[in-house]
Amino acid sequence: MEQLRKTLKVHNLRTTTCREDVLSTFISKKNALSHGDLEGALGESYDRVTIYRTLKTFLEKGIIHKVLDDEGLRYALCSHSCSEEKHQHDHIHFKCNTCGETNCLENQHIPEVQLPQGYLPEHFNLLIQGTCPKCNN
Amino acid sequence: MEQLRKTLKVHNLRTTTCREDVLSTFISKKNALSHGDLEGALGESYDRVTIYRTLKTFLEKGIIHKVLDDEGLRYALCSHSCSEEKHQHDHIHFKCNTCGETNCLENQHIPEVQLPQGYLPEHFNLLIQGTCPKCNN
DNA sequence: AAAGTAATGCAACAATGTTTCATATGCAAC
DNA sequence: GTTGCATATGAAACATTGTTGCATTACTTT
Repeated sequence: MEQLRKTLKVHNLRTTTCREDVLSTFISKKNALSHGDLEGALGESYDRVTIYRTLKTFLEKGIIHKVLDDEGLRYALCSHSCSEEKHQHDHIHFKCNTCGETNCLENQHIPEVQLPQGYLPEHFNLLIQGTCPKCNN
Repeated sequence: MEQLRKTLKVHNLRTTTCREDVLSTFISKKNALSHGDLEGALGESYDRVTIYRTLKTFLEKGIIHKVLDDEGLRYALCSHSCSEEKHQHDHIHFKCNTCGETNCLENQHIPEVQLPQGYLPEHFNLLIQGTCPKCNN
């Protein structure tokens, strides 16, 4: 609760119930969420547009990052505090084709890649699809 | 020309002008294309729905594969003939933030990744964003 | 408490993707 | 070549997703 407000304040964002709710949804759900997921989780509490804008703001401020998915965009919390200036995301995303959840594997880093001459890499996004431990019984 | 028909026939698809045009657009453009890109390239020749269905069919038959992108889905030709049964895509996709093009780096393979216990990886999709040789002058 | 700034809700719109069904087309068999 | 069948297409309608402008509301600073 108090932690949420602190996170918002650190990123120079006003405390509003929508932002608190969106942020706490990310924290409690743990996995990557699409705009639709949030709309479902928050019910009729907020206008669709407000949720879109909240996501956009959080993205810009470095509170969440994009997670590429084969059926649309999702978002997940940044763990190591990212800032407006620099984002650091070199971890792997895993999508389970059984339960459909996509999660950040914070401790699994994307390995070094050798690119041909002339390519200047800046951001990396690795999605691995398969079966997660929960569904792999 | 004849090659297009052969490709379609190999995958048990009827030869239609739409399929020929979509396929030849992929071949000539070389980079990954979104549905909108194709709609733009093909003009008013075909109904939007038909292009959607063509993409879906090509995906299922293993003629093209999905390319994850931070602003939506794109598609690119499968180089090593994939089939309906098995797809093999372990190459890297590179998106240039200057010209906006996304390309398959067919020769750059995604390195081995060590996943925690219980994860069963099946498909890999690595998108690297940055500057491509053409824009990096 | 007042003023200024930022966030929200609403409406309208734009873009993207899907479904149904009648029609047209490709293809194989004759 | 013609016929018949299976499949692909176009059109309309709809569903979903994302964006923009503007008036109202709510936070913040003084």
